[in-house]
Amino acid sequence: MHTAALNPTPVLRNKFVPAPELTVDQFEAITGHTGLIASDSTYTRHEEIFGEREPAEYVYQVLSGAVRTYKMLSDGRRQIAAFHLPGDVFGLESRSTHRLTAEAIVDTTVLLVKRSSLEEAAGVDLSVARKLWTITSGELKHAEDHMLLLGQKSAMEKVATFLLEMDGRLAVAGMMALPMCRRDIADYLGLTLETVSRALSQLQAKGVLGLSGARQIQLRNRRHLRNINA
Amino acid sequence: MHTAALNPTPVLRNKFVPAPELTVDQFEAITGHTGLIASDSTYTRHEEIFGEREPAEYVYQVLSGAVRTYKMLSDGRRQIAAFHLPGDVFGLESRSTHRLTAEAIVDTTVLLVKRSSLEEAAGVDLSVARKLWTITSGELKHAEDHMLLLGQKSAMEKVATFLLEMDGRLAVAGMMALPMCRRDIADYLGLTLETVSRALSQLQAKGVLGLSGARQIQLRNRRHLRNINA
DNA sequence: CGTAGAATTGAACACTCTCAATTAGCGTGG
DNA sequence: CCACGCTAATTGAGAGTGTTCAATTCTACG
Repeated sequence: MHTAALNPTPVLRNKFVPAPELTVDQFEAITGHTGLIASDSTYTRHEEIFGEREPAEYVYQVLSGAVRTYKMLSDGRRQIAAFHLPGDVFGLESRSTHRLTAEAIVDTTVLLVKRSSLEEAAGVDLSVARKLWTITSGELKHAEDHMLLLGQKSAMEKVATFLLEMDGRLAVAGMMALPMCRRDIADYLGLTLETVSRALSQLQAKGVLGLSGARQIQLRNRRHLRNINA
Repeated sequence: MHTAALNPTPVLRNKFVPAPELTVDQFEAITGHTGLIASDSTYTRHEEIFGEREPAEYVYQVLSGAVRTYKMLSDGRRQIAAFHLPGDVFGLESRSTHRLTAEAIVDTTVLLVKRSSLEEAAGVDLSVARKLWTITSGELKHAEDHMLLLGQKSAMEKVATFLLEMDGRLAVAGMMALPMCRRDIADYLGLTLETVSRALSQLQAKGVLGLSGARQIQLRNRRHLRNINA
């Protein structure tokens, strides 16, 4: 659970910048108010940003790259709670410690703001307080949808839902470049990587999607994917 | 999706009041500030309190009884996100519509506060705004823990976790009276009711717990239950 | 090119589900 | 108060989805 998160390194090599552009609005989620002190930081592939139970000193926003947040059992089983793509805020806590571990999936740059300064701003500007609540509420909505997936959906339904989610979040010109490996997807969906792979192969065989390498996916029949979900 | 939630009926017959006392602190979660307009309402067993996608007019706090909040797929599969017991707040949304359906599990009385008046209070009193965020954040923490359970744990591990959770929330004198049936437990844990029943039987055979009827459970070996969870 | 990690594919197994029958519990009415 | 009837819960047997283990194949990158 040791981390370099609180000691940002000035490395800068983004080999993987797959995602759509950030809107001004999203940036303002954190920075738009009362000139908060924000700085950039870069993490290399697989580097830990913060660990579970660590004090929550900063709030983060992905600028480029991708981040996974997860919980782990003592024997190594891992549940990824969310993937955070450019524009997404993560690491926001109302209590003083992180409930999840966050790691860069690929080389990633983030914007970070001191939690204390955010709390301060929320004390002055009501819209900041409101924004913090709204962000947490959005995460809760995602978690609730994901519980439905984890508890009730079949393997194929899970994969279909995942594809549609990612399509909505990082499709550029009908193509998406997944930043995460099969094991990440599996740990997000509560499956094994073999099962994920089999589901994708089946969908490709049916012409529902096209694979250009394992990570480049083109959805050819979104309707079919939506129909899979009961 | 029709509901009587917004038209509180003055029925009053609590046949089932199993849970521990409320602390003043918990009540004040909603009522403690600036004399918010709060009223009571009663729901009978299995009555819907609000439905998914309905406008969120009220925020609720359980006074007695128990409530389940859930999402459903079109074919009837249901994922219960949480059980709400006396003292618990539910139905709090930062947006204007409910994301889940809420139903009384047994005859239940709730305290309800208009969302608009809460929003108003949050605009004046910063500690109210903070409290709203904290409540949502607490729900998020629960959801994250539950995703780990749903995605990674075995049937026996799920049941063990459930028993410890309920033990902590509604044990009185080492005994707990579950308000929910096996199917509710199953839909909460992402299992079938038969699997839940089998796990409980196994635990009883091992002397880990004692059943007095299906709903009255005494934990005899909490350590064993904790060890089940990797 | 050559290597190492990532992904695919196959076959056998296991855990949980499904279907079915039985038993227990509880409210209702005779 | 007991008998009845309905729902809930337990238990069993068999089937199926997803896992596990293992062997290739692919691909990204030095």
